[in-house]
Amino acid sequence: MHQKKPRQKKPDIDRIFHALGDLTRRAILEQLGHGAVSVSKLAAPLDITLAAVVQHLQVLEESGLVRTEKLGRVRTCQVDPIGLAAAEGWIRDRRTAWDRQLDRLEELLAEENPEG
Amino acid sequence: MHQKKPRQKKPDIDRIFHALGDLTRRAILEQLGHGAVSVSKLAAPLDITLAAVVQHLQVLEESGLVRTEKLGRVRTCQVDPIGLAAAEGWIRDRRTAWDRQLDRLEELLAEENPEG
DNA sequence: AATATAGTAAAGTATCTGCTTAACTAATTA
DNA sequence: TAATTAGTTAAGCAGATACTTTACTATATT
Repeated sequence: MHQKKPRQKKPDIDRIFHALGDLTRRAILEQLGHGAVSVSKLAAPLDITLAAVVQHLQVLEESGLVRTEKLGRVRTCQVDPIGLAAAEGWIRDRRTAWDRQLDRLEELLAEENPEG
Repeated sequence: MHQKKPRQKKPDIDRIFHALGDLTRRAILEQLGHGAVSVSKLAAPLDITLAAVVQHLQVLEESGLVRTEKLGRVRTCQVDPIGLAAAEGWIRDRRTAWDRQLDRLEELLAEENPEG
């Protein structure tokens, strides 16, 4: 009774940020934002080989940022928002930590200097 | 009259995500979330050389994620939230693109299948 | 059946990255 | 002033990374 769902693939922050660290992979994610597409349509505007695109897709899929499915001979790719949400969450946590820090500083200043 | 402020360093998405792609650099950012610290305090828990930490800090500073200032012989480091906000924004854009896509899909399904 | 299309897999390679060591400068402290 | 502390810089290196080419499989089209 320690796990409600057999989570399909828990987002791995390390792999996610590593995947996001590459310009081409981010370009792929941007394209996928407009809708699910096949591997070769993904490759068309990218100025690298199909083989290279497939390698990037492997990284993206292993990180959980993208899900793909093969029907017949065409593999269709789409963004998995869970992964993106995880990355966004990590950053937001850092930002709120920074905000808390700022608040604390303001408190200290207010204590030291009670009336402007 | 085409620029209000001489922006000190416009956030560069490419450098930012590259910087975030490294585990050690993210650990540095997490530590900086608790407050501004010196280079050697930053290095203490990191199990790598001071020199290596300095190199990571260079990457973080060039990306705009961190700002540092040297007073006497000690350099103090702190998060620059602008950079983090830029990264968070990029991700949010991708997610909302995905959401729009999902909405469009729901509309299509609703049209094809008007009443359950 | 022959050809074209969509993708995969493996091997090789040039470049990038994260790290170390070592030698150095500048600011404290004893 | 001598020793310590905090950080910097450069050189070098092992392993990772983003590609390429080539050869291949499976599905679709003619």
